Amino acid sequence: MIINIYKTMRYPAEHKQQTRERIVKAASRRFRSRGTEGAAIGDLMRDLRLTHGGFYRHFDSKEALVAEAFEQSLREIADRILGAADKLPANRRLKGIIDAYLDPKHCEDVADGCPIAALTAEIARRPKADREPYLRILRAHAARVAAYLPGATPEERRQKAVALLSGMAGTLALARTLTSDDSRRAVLAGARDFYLHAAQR
Amino acid sequence: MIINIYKTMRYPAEHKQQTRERIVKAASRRFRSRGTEGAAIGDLMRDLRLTHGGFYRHFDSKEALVAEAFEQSLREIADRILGAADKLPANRRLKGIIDAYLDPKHCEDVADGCPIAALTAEIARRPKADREPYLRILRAHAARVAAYLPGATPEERRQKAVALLSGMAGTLALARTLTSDDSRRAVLAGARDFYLHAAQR
DNA sequence: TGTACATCAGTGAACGCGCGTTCACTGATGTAC
DNA sequence: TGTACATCAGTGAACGCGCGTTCACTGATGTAC
Repeated sequence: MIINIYKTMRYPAEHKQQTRERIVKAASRRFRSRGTEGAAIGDLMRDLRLTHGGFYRHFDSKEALVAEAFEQSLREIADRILGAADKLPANRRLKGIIDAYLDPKHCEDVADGCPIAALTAEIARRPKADREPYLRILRAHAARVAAYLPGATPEERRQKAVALLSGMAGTLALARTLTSDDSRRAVLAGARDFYLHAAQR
Repeated sequence: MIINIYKTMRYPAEHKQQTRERIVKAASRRFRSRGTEGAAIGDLMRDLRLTHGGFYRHFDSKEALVAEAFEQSLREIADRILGAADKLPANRRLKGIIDAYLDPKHCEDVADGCPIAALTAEIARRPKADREPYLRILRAHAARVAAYLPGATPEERRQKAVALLSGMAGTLALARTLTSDDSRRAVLAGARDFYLHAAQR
């Protein structure tokens, strides 16, 4: 259906914007599951029934796409997890966030999971200037998470949020190296307990 | 000096073993600082004043080298940090480990730092069979760290060790994305406090 | 209203480059005789 | 003791492949006249 539209009518209004969004969405999944180096522009575009050349009508470079995909996927998972927490009574929200993040489902769904767990080490290797966009995104995310944490000062809550979210991301990444479901579940369960007590203090 | 020896005498006793060790050592540094995909065999061998073809006299594949380099670098940093902790009074050892791991120096020295922080996400993307060697290494490492942690049962200590080491690795990786020394220091300081209280419980 | 034209999303060949791995070869070695 | 030879660490060209990016081109569109 969609393909037919593209074949018969070349650019309906908003067509370009839609293509761009399709690229970002598909890219954010590929980057998380294969790493940014392991995900090729050509493969990505082919999945969308497009050719690689057209990519550069939408983005200046692959790196620009990586940054945008990172931002979108982090916002998406934060919306999902914090949104669900917001529906809980206030005193259960923090536990809800930690349990959802360290859930075996999240561990399994790399492509739809947290981009921090999947991509932080790669991003750290980029030149300083290229890292700036990610810092802005991470700062905003940390501020968002900080609102759910106890602490005497905003700065204390923010520091705790950074430790919590980066720590859980590290544990999730390690759990993903494990080959048996049992050991994954055990590691995730132990970590849920660990982080809940650490964050509540 | 060393180069002259190689030019005039082709294979003194133990020569091959020495070359192999030089490859592993140089590779473990390159993999940690550039990622395993970003570190090429050719560049690695050139740094050692060798040519790329000779590599396959020592290793079956690049992947075999990655596993060995990972193991060696993890053992090395554990020796360093746990070894220093062993010289402290028993009640200060855990703090010593956490402070050393989350030290700004460790954050800066990626090439000589913890391979978990640098390579976990990449390893998680490998096929299951290829991940087995890493699991053995990680299990041994977790058991080693567990000895420094409080906990009612060995299993509880082991789970806490996994949460602690994977969590600190995640925080270290995230700190490495930061571009200002001040924010790195602040994040690391906050995390030292966070993990010390979490681990001591 | 009808026609010429500029626009631009998308195409696909091509460029330049780098990578892991293979392989025929080199030449100093230790060993068999 | 001296000589022929198998060994094998290391060499460097070559193979096959994949990648990010560029660019001349296509063809439906909306617009200027």
